[in-house]
Amino acid sequence: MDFDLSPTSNAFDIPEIDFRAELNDEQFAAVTAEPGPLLILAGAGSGKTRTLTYRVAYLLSKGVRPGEILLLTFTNKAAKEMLDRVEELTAVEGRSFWGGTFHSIGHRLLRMHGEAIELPKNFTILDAGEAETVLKHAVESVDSSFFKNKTHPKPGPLSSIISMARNTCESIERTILAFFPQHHEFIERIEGFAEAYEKRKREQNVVDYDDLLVFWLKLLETAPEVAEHYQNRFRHCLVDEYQDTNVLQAAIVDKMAPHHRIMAVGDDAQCIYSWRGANFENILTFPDRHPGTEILRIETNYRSTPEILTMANAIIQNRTSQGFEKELRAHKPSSQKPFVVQAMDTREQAQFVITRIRGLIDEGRDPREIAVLYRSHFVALDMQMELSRAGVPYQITSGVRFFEQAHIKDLVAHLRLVYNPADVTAFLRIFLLLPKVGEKTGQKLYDHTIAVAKKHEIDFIDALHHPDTIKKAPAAARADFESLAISLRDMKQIADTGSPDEVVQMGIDGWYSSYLQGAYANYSNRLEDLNSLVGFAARFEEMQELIAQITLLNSETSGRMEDSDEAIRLTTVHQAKGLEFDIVFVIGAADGFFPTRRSIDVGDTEEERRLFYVAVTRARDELYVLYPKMNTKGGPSMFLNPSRFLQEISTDLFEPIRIRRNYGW
DNA sequence: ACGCCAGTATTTTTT
DNA sequence: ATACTGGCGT
Repeated sequence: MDFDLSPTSNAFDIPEIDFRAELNDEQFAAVTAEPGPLLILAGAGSGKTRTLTYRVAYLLSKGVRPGEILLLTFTNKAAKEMLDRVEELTAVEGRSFWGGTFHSIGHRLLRMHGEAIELPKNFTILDAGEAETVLKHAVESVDSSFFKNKTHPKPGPLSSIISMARNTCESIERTILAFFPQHHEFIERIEGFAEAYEKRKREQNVVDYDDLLVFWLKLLETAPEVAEHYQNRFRHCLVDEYQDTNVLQAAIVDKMAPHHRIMAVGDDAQCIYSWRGANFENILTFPDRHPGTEILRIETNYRSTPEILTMANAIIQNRTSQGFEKELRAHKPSSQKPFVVQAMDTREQAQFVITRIRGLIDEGRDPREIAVLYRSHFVALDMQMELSRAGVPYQITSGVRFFEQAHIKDLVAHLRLVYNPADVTAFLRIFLLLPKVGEKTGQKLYDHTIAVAKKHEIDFIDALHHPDTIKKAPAAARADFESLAISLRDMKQIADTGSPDEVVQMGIDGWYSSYLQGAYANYSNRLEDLNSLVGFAARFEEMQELIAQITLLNSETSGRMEDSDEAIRLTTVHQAKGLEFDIVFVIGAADGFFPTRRSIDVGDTEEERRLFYVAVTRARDELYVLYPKMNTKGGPSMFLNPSRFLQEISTDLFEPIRIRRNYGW
């Protein structure tokens, strides 16, 4: 036994748990395995989360303290779910653990130890869009006419290239040759852009998402005393969804746990994030990097009917690159086959879903247990329209997200500027709202303000409402400028003494609310959103923490829908990962939509296959896969074929349905 | 040179 | 629904 306890610790006080009785053999073996490198291959629906949660409980029961466990997940939702379930099981509060997404843990460490790599502690985080804007400016500073040429890559693609390079720990050159060969002629220039981009971020004291990981690794590599501290502290490291880690994340895990007490849980068949550098090679090579790895499989599926699993297995067995062999074994009794529904067009597809949903609800099904899944957001558009028209309540967890809405971001920009005056991006975001202030004028105003601050030796925020600054604003903007400057000053004053929610409230009550009123017809809705932000802010003691969480938690969905208990769910397959539903409709399963046109053109649909597999395995009892025969959107109508993933498998595995005009059964 | 407006295109997936 | 473009006005 290697659960050696430090002399001072004693077994953590948790409720008695009968691990043997509450877990099946496979799960039990994983939960109670000796510490050391552990690779748990957990198929869809096999109780992966359950296994991880019980593992944590098991470690606690062996005397490991919560603070000694590091729990890394891929999404915020997974992190929350995990910590909630641990708390439920052990009564140990979720926040006693270091648990969260890679990005949030990286953020936490950098906030604490950033100085070791010359990162000031009040840095702010850019979201993807802002990062792109900063990159765009950086590119223009190097080559002002680069984007004038239509054949040159735009900021979006440039950002993807740089991000991909960083997440795979590869050079720009190799990244472009491997993933973006169409841009090979720009290799040298893009290398220069990447450097300029890094420099600009430093100047503004901001970091992008990738930095949270890159700097984390850098911190471990360049600050041995910090690295050692955490290596000693986290005696157990658990990683969820390991197949979706990229090279950078795998390197971080390896560096955090040189003691090899890592439990990696995953399923190579469910790797669906390779566009972000995820590489399921990581999971395949885990045993090589961690000598003595014990590999355990959990393959009994408690979720789905045998018929659904047979179809899922068939889909994944057609993959070209074999990973770990796997075959899900059904636990449930036999039931009906999945349905494959051909609709004439997307409208008919939506009609079918609605009719069936009504039937299910009449049968007494819980609407929350019904989900409509799709490959891409825009596929859901018709569905949304038809649902609204039919009066079927739905909750959509994709599309415009709460923290991504313009007014939320505007207000957050206020906060960012108050706490980090070097954050030009935040400055521009707000000041471009003023009349007659565009990109150029905005930058000028910023520079003037800096000059005024220097000259009078005052703070940036105070320099904003200095007469010397105000008189530089365009005449049409002057009144607004002054009012905004005063708001920011008030916010800063509160910030010194008050709590984050008070600062947020001050921001809402200031210039911004008058702007909001003029700018948007649905002013009161937006104001409501902002007020709910005050409540959110009250949960934080540190403003830096609040701002960071808003940026990192951008998947939280709009607040208004939350109370609709009776709503069915609409989500992308990506967002449905880790979730399960009694009844699942997969819509838009036509070649060109799922798999996407893009993946077909590139000639690699394997990731799409895994995604399809994820979609199918979300269903417990009933599965409907639908596709429209005709595409009426975007240009001339075109005939569509069913998804190749359906065509490849035996027609015995599903029940084809042709829709009758009255939508009857 | 700069900002504004209106019309047009445009959507993978997430931290 | 939002982002971008091109042309117009200041």
